[in-house]
Amino acid sequence: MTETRFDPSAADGRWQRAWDEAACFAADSRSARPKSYVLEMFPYPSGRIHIGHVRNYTMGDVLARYKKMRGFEVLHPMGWDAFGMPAENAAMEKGVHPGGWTRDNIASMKAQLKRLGFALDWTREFATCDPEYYGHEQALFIDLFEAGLVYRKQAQVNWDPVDMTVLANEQVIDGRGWRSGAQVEKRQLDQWFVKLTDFADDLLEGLETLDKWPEKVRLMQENWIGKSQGLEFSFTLSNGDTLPVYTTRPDTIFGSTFVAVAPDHPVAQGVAAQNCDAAKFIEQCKRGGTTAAELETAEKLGFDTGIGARHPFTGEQLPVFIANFVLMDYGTGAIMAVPGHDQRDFEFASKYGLLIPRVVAANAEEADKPFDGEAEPGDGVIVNSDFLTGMAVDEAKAEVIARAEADGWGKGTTVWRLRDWGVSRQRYWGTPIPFIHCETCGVLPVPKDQLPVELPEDVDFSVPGNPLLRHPTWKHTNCPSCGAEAVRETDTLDTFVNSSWYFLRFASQPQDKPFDRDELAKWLPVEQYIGGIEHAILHLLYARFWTRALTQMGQIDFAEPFASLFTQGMVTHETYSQRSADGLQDVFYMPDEVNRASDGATLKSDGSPVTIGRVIKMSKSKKNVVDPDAIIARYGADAVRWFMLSDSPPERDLPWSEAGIEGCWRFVQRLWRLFAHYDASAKGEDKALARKTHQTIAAVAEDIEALGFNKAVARLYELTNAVEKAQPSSTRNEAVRAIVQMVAPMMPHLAEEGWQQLGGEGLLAEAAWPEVDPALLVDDEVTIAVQHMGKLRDTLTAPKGAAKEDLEALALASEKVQRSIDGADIRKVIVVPDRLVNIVT
RNA sequence: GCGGGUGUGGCGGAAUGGUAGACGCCGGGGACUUAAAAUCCCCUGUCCCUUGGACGUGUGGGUUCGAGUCCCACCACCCGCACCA
Repeated sequence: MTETRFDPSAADGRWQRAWDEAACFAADSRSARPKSYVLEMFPYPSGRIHIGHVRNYTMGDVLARYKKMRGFEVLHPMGWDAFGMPAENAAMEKGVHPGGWTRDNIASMKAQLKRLGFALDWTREFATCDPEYYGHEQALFIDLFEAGLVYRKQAQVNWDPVDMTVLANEQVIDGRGWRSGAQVEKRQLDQWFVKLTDFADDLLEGLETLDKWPEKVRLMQENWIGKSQGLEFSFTLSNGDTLPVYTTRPDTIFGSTFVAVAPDHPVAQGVAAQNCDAAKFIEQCKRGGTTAAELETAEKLGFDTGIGARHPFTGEQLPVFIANFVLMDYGTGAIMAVPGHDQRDFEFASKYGLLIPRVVAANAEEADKPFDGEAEPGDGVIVNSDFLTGMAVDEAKAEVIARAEADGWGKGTTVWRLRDWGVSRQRYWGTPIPFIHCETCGVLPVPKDQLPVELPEDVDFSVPGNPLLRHPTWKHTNCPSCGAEAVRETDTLDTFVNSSWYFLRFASQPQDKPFDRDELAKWLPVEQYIGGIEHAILHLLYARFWTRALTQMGQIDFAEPFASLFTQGMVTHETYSQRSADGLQDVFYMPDEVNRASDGATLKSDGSPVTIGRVIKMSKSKKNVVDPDAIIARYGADAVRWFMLSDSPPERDLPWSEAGIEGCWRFVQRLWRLFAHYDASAKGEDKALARKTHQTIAAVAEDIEALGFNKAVARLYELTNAVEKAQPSSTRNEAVRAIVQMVAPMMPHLAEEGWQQLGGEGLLAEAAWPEVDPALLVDDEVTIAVQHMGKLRDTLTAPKGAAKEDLEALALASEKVQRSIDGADIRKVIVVPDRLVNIVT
């Protein structure tokens, strides 16, 4: 017979059409089957998918297809996080409309995703820029407003002068806009805020229930919420003012030797107004670096204001400093400094020659032990502290708070790092905030029957700033209350609002409301959510908030949207560069501009040697990117999918390599030949292969459910190797059928071809996972390791479940073991049934 | 600086306290071929002269009959960060 090859360029499209025609992946809310909601973070339609998307969606797809094979009704939707700045940037740069640009991008990315054969329910597809979607979002925003969870305030905001927009605190990185990189300015503007802090405790406590989230992500959220408990009290200053401070260590109050305020604290500003040295010092503080690492290594600096602060217990006058290490926006912007038990205070006191008394010690005997060059922030017993002496730290904290409250000069306080979520954006391409400003009636929500408030199509991007503000007619309307002329809100919502509830709309999309409560109850929570670690805090926290808010308003019945979260690693690639002619910089080359051999690389154009750099995240600037389309065109969807699953554990980075994808391609063809040579008439049994097959089925299922795709892949290689070595038999045929079924979630096109070849009925996409025979999961013979003093000396074969005495006798009979023992006295023999025998002499 | 993570062949990585290196890639040898591609077979941690043995999971200790795995101390790299009082 002529040797044929699997031709993905023909097969991929054929099966994709077959799945479409059979509507295999449309989720049915009325199905009686158990449900499974598998979701990958929806993409921003930048125009091209990148290899990271391919990895993300392949993982979700394997899970979705597998769950379907296991009898679940699977919801696996896809849509587009379609609002945001790149569309406006494109509008400005290329003179295209953001909407048109976005729609074009969606069309091309959708085609790319289709070519990968993902089992997606495209009937539920939507883009967040669809007026239908953002209209419902406007209704929800109004609901939140009416529930008291949305408010306006004059606030100092981070103004990005390049993007002409306001940024959330979380979106300012090192004083620069997280997207534009421009130096952020401070401005006062009327802003819309969502009361994230109302749910601070709830969001924190909820983390404990998320036992299927990565520990790392829970910790990041916990730190972000930043709950701390302590004492807030006021010092009476020598100039007659009072200075509120916050401390988490009221137990160390007797160890406080100075007070420090932030450079932008009113007290500091007051001093600076009269003292130009103080003003200069404050200016100097502002020039310092702002990153954590810079601040950590920066020298602690202070300015003595000459003001005294009266210690609430001792009555002593403590000097008040302006200090560069105190932050205005945390607590009260002022601290009682305890140099003995806080490292920053210690460094500061050491520099300025202030006293460093000990008030906490390991035990009472060490009450006057000198410090060893650093503060001791730890636990212990209170010393040198009047009525607190002898108490444990926690006891002393409670005692000081109790006394402060009884005497009325302070109170126990919980301080949160978490702030409310500023959602206003002075930008066109977003959800219009559905409010109307009336001179007499104030700020009113747009009546719901007038939603959606749609974006105007005719907008001008030739100048920066918000086109909605400049539009000649759009903002002019009438007050819904008094009917007088009024103006629309021209701010739009942060795109994180769009992604805070899209997973609900996927599950239920009635026309007249955002979602149907009963239908949501069927699908939610998302059983498996998969995405990048970069969304560990913001998106996931906002989405958690949003579902809680909806629960509080009685619209849904669950608090946590994502039962299980998985954060996948990045796809990386080595870099190729040459030194530029002037020797000053590196010139990078794309992987397809380079010939990569095992011992080096050369440039295709002129054969000159190329430096192979480290394996790092794919980025345009380093040109170490591969184009999914080119790879799919060359190797087909299945080889690419297989590569995405092979070798590297999914939570780790995956190094892309040409050799690796070649290996996947060879395996695709190996399987194809296995299927092509299938002989249905083969007879006979092969007990060992039957065991191997059933053990593999059980193990692969376990691996997929734990998202251990690399291990599932390895097991499938093993079984394939065993099958290829086996003689024809009905057992072998059973193994081949099992392979077809097992690779179906991973390489669905090839698997369909194989299924057809083997005479399977209907589409494999609709078929079941192979059954496991539990009797075949255990071997009847086992290999026993024989050790002498813990070192392997021999192995022997014994029946499964053999008696300890028999194993011991067998082990001692081994010539190799006897040689090793060499006549020494046997003190002990350890026998682990079915595993090993260890002889101790 | 703090928090988290990771260290296993040339590379990606497997190993409920029980035969370290499964599986894949790279590499070497061979078969087939006029030749190549494709495919198939064998070898492939290091060292020693072999049968065979010694060493070997970042480093140093410890627990154990037995440690990649558990404990203590350290080192390196990666990621995150907010000097959080």
